[in-house]
Amino acid sequence: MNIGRPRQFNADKALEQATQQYLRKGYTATSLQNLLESMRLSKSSLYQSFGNKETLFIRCLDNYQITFNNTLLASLENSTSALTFIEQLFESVIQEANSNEHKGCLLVNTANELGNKDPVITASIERGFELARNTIKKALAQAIEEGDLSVNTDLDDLSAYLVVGISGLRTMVKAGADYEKLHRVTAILLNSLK
Amino acid sequence: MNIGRPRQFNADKALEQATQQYLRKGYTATSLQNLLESMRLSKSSLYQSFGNKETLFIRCLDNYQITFNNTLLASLENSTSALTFIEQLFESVIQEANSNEHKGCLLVNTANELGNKDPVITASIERGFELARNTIKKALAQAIEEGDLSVNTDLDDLSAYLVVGISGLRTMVKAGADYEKLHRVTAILLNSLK
DNA sequence: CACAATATGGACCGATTGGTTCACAAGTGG
DNA sequence: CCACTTGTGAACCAATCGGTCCATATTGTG
Repeated sequence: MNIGRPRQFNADKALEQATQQYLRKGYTATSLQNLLESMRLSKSSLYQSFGNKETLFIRCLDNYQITFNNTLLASLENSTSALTFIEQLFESVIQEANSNEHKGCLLVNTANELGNKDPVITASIERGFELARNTIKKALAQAIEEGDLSVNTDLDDLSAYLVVGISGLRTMVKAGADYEKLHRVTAILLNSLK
Repeated sequence: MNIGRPRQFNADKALEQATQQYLRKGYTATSLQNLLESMRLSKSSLYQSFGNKETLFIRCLDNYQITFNNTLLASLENSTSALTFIEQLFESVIQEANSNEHKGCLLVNTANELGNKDPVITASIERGFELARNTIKKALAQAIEEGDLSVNTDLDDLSAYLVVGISGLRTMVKAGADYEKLHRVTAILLNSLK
């Protein structure tokens, strides 16, 4: 039984490049041409390995959620405290208002572009937000344990509240709001954590 | 001096239809064909009256902001109190989680789709958010006058905070979040108003 | 009625869209 | 070295994209 010619490109790297492209331009505005250039693939390789534009996007989306959440978890682990993790999370979001090339979040972008249109994608987004929210919830519980936080609000709701806050901030970054303003808003948002 | 043949269609109605279309599918995903069908115009009429797809969109966007803000102002005027106006505003946003065909907000949608790409559009979005924020700020000031609210937070920041909250909620509606959950988040959000 | 100004529909444009197919290159196992 | 499997690039496809143009209708004014 022969195995055949092995793949010449790194599928993970290619997927990562595609994700960056979708992140920059969104799903619809990203053309196959854009993808081929950023992934450095031929059209037939892309279709053979990833199906088509839509299935490739779904793979990117699923992959992004896991990677993103792992980053969050690692960041939580490395933080001096769970509360500072949350503060830094918000800070990193609004810092993009200073950068001229902000990356944004594929989850938030996709929710706004394709949410409640395709059921498969909507379900995937829902899972992604749940994943992130759970990590934030974990951080909240940890912050309580660490004595930095004492709330009488349900942590499911409070974590959902923080996710809403982050999403809203991301929208305002794209709307051109400046850092200072968003910083003050963040202060109000995090004021509920006590 | 002759006047010539008068316009056969209602430009305002056509603009409204175009806005609805852009609202449904976003700027990029909306094709000229989509616009012609919803506006019930011929291609030449559209180009003669509205320039092209982009200038038409900008007119829709500008028009939307004003109309939207006027609706807010009227709603504030008709409310029993400024605080209930704010509560009802949030309620109307998350109610869209129940409707299977939610309209969404062209401002939020456009910020997420085109924000920080085209400077003209970004500037327009920024103005639109400022317009809405100012109305909310006005409501906050009125609520204080009415004795329903006593905050030591700057009203510029507090109104911006509410705009962030609404934007975040809109994203979560599109992400498939259910009404009950968003309702509890809204409670936390509005908890800062006291 | 004639003229001027505008509205309108359809033909037409090149470019690009996502997608398929195929011949050939290239690597692997026997 | 051969056969088999797979990767790859180019050619090709119909459909659609946004956009232009023009001949023809249609209207108001003098």
